[in-house]
Order: sequence, then structure tokens, then C-alpha cells
Amino acid sequence: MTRPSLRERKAQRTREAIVAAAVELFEEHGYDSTSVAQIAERAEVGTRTFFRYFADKEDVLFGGPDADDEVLTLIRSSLAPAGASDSPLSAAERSARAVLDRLCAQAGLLPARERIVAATPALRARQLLKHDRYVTVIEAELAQRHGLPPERAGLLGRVVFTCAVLAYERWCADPSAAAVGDQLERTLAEAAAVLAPFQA
Amino acid sequence: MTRPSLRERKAQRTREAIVAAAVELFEEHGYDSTSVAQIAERAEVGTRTFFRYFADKEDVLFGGPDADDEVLTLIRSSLAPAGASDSPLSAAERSARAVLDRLCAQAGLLPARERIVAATPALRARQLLKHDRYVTVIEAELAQRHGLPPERAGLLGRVVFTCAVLAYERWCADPSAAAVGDQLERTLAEAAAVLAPFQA
DNA sequence: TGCAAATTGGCACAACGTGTCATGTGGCGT
DNA sequence: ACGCCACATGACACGTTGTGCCAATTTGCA
Repeated sequence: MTRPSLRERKAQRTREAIVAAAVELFEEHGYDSTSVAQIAERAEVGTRTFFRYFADKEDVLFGGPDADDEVLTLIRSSLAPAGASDSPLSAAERSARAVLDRLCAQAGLLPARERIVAATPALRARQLLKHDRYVTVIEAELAQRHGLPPERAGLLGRVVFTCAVLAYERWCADPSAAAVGDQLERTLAEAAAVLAPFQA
Repeated sequence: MTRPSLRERKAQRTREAIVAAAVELFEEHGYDSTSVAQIAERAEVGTRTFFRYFADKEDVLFGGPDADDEVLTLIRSSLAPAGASDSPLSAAERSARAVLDRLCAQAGLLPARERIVAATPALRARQLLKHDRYVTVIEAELAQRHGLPPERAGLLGRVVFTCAVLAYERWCADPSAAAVGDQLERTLAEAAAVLAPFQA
């Protein structure tokens, strides 16, 4: 691996300085009561520079404009059919497990982030929009790579995604209780049991 | 029923004028390219008055600040246990059916609204946030009135809500195919079948 | 008719976000 | 080591969203 150029390293440090300053200020005074000017000042950059690194004020908590791409490629790769006997359901579960594992792995600065997002409707909306984009990709991938009709792909994708979010929340509530993958399996089983009466 | 006072009727006409002007302009130039000043001008009010009727620019497409309350009370009332043998699942289905019926009944200005929302990420995010608030209420109601543990209430509420959204979309795609209530039942059955392999 | 209360719109203001441009710094070939 | 070119930075001006304040107007009611 080649060491990144001096320019890129400097840019990376600037990014991290901005994020750190933003998280500090958000936890001190709340998201809404913190201005971009304050963040820029603490990070020792101009406000104009802030908007070069992040599309908007919300973006600073979502890892910049290209953070989604990483998750999306992970989704795409883990959702591809593995072998001839791979069912769409097992692919969806495997994919959800992969994303959850990755998500829970870097649990370092998650708590602060989650706390701020939960406390701010605008950020919560942004997060839901991000999830919605994930679901759209999942549906498309399921339909295209597994040959599912769009309606079936939509159903499978959304139900499994819903269970995955729930499993993540359960894991967050008590990370020592069970691995997030086990929480996922448990949640899916519970959902199946709850809906069982509808299976005529 | 008492006839609303002259003041209230006038206010109502102003509201409708603003909404009509906004929808027109949004369809002409798109949401982002339309300024509040333009809306206010076409509705023949001041921009200051616009923000007295709607909390923000997005709100004009979501029926004002108190439109949610109507849906929320409908959710609450239809979600209450009906009789001793009423299961949480059947209550959730009944509630979803009630909201969907109400939603599909006033299908007049729905298409334009849905089109604009679908084309604008900021509005889509707002809609998702609104749905999220619904789910929160559903979960709380399910836990409180039906005595479900929070985890179970969260699962049941979200899964049924997901199916309800899907049923609504299917109904929108072809309103003549089946009543939205039938679509809901069909979707729930399909979800149960899809998840069946997880029922050990 | 006349008074109290509510609605209205204009103004000033803070914050977000973007286009533009002069300045400074890093990368790189000579 | 030098100089050139590309790029990053920050400053300024600008449009838009959203809010507080206040004077003018209109409504409801006695």
C-alpha cells in the first residue's frame, strides 16, 4: 500500500478536526444551537472550507458524501447469490449480518453519534433517508441478481431490513447479551412467529 | 355542528390558497427551485404570513402542523383492544386498515403530492420522519394497551407498518386491482410465507 | 358604534449554503 | 535548487429559509 501524499494526509487531518470539533460542540450545546461558524472556528478553518469537506451541516455526522458508497458496495457484494442453492432469503440475511457486523465493529464513536442523532429530528430524518436509499438498493439487487419480481423483492428487502434495524437496537441496548448476528436471527424468527397466523 | 366563525373561514381559505399556489409552483419549477416568496406572492399574502400557517416550507405539503394529530388519534382509537379475545396482531391489522382506508379515501390531491415528495429528497426525508413518529406511537400503544413487552411491541408495530406501506404502494400502482384492505391482508400473508423458513 | 383581541405584513436579523476570486501551498519536472 | 502548475484555502457577496418585533388593519362582541 502506498502512503498517501502529504496533501491527502493534511486533508484527512482537517476532516477529522472538523468532525471532532462538531461532535464536541453538538454535545455541549446541542445540534441546533451550534452554528457552522462555531465549528469552523474551533477546527481552525474558514466556514467556506467546512462546506468543501461536507455538503451540509448534517453531513458532518454521516461521514461525508462518500461514506454511503462503502456500505452500498458491501451490501451489493454480500447480497450476490452464493452458489446454486442460495435462496434470496438467506442472501438477505447474510447481507444484513455483514452490514451489522461492520457497523458494530467500529463501536468507538458510535454512542456519541447515535445520541446526537436521536436527539435531533433533522438528523433522524437524514438517517431514515439513508436507510431508505439502502432499502432501494437492496430491492433492486434482489430483483436483478436473484430474479425476484419487484413486488416480492420489495417485501423481502424491507421486512429483513426492518428486522436488521431492530436487531441492531437490541444489540445496542445490551452488547454483551448476544452477538448482533444472533440478535438478527432471533428477531427474524420472532417476526416469523408473530406473522404466522396470517399463513392460511 | 356550529358553523365556523368568519375568522376561521377566512383563515381556511388562506390556507388553501397557499397550498394551491405551492403545489402549482412545485409542479411547474420543482420544489427546490421555488422560493417561499414566490408562493406567498401567488397566494397574495406576505412571506411572514406563510410561516404563520406553516412551520416551514416542507410543511405546506404535509397539511400543516396539526395534520398528524388526526392520524395519530385514528391510530390510537383503532388500536385499542376490542373485546377480550382481541389479539395485538389483529388490532394492529385493524388499525393499519383504518388508516389506509382514510388515506385512500381522499385520493384527490394525493397524486400530485406523492409525485412532488418522491422527486425531492428533503420531502422524502420528512415523510419518513412522519412515519417514524407513527411507528413510535404504535409501539407505545401496543405496549401499554395490550400489555406487550417493549421488544415485542416494537417488532409487531414495525413489521405491520412496513407491510402497510407496501400495501399502500401496491394499491397506488393499480387502485382498481383490489381494495387497499385486501392488499394489506395479502401483503401480510406474503410476509408470513417469506419468513416461514425462520420458524424453527 | 366603539373597544378589545386577533390577524396581517413589513423590517431587521441570524444561519445555511453557493459562486467567485485572490492568495498561498504542495507536487513535480528541469 | 528553482520555477511552474495544479490545487487548497479563506474572504466576500449573494440568495434563501426562518424568527422576533411592531405598527396597521380587521374581526368579534357588547
